[in-house]
Amino acid sequence: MKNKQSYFQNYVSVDCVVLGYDEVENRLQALLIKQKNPHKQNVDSFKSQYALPGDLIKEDESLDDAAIRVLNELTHIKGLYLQQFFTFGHPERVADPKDAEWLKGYRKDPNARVITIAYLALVRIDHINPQAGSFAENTIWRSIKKIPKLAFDHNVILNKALEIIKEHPEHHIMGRELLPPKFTLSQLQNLYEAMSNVQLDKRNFRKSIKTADYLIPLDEKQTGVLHKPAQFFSFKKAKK
Amino acid sequence: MKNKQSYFQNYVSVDCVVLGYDEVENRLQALLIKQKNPHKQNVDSFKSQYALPGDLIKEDESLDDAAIRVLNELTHIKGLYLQQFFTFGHPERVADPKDAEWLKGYRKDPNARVITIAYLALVRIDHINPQAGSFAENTIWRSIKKIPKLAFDHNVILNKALEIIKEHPEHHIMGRELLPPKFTLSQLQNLYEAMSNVQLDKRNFRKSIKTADYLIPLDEKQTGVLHKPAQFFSFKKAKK
DNA sequence: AATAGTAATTGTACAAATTACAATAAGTAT
DNA sequence: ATACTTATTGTAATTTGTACAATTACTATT
Repeated sequence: MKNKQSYFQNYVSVDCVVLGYDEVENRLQALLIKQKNPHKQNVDSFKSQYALPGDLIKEDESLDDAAIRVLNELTHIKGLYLQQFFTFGHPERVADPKDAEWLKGYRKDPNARVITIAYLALVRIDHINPQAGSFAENTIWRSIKKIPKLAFDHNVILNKALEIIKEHPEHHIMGRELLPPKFTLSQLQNLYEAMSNVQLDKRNFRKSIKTADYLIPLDEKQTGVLHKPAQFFSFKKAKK
Repeated sequence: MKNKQSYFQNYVSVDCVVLGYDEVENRLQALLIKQKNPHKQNVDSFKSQYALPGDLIKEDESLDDAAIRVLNELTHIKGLYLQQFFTFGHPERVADPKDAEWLKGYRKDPNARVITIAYLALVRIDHINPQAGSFAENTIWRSIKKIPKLAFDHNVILNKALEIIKEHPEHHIMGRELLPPKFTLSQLQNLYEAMSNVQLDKRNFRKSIKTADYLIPLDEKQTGVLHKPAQFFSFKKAKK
């Protein structure tokens, strides 16, 4: 076996950035899990951290399938459109002392490097109902403007995801069901603003999205509102 | 170790899409390696294939460092700006029978799944001088319009890279030294056209790149050409 | 019935960018 | 002086982007 390479093997994980759009508050929230204490008795030294839902992949599943499975195991969420956006593989990315105890509790090789493929999903926050599972003690939504210190390099991962949607909100809106099937132009504008973190002029926003051509105006109005009722619109179906 | 996960480990590689801009022919070429026969005696059954330069990563190097090292080992190229663009991890991506023999020759676990992080670099083709090394029998440049059948899923990887530069040629031109330090506007236009595969109008191209603001006009002209000599330009240094 | 409150809807003037299109200029070679 | 080659430049029409405020349609209150 002289000419055969004896490179080592790696732990590979997926991490999911799930961003929930909260229409009422007009903000994006990130779905986080709280790490479960791995010790049977309470061990005071264990400090639970918040983290992105993520775990090691299995042998016979694709990366996309792994992301779906892992998210489901930790949060019982199903049916999201998860899209790979970057891979993080720094040798020290899980070597911070703050993460050592959790790793000791849950991993055979707590000191091993882990390479992670990060996934992104966007969803209406009232459309899913996360329920903690596996090593998630519980799940929480946190506004993207108030993200706490997370386990591992998960703050870096989350920030990269936020940069990506900020650059091209329109790519991440179409076909993602971030709004009800029938929505007003103000709802759509609010969504754009939450994703890009930029305020837009009403008139100019309406002009521009009407020249782009994804909307179908409906013969329906709001009812029971304390002001002029807005017209409803829906998205055209993507072609493909 | 009851509550500890016993997930398997993975082979992880990097693959490099190196695109060389050939100014004379005005085309992009991809750098490929020809796989070396792993057998000491010639074995007729071994069919060498072309492949992207790529190999397994090592334990203590970052993914970016691995890409640099692997490219160097296989082609002796140094100093390229390699950028991660996608990770390919389908369980069957190295399971095609056409690849079995090479894997048997070079890998301890020829049947093992390999997850690969793909990198992209753009370079002037006359700026580097690839020299085969390691398991590369030799290296060749092939026009991106005439790519042969490659090993593994490397055609898919290469196509994904081409899509990416096509979408935003301008992102991949600045600071990449794809032109000589002093170049004419026709040279720059040719480069854009080769990257986007679209023909542009001279007057409009010049107008648009002058409103964008990366060029410094120089007090220098071509000499010895059979026509009106063109003015030279250079790129402004990126800020950062 | 009149009024107040609220958010929806719409237009215009200006600037900037995009598109389509062809004549002239500055070299070299004969 | 002429022919050849590529570089360079302008203009009109159109589209897109930007800044800015009055009117409309509904509900609730008086």
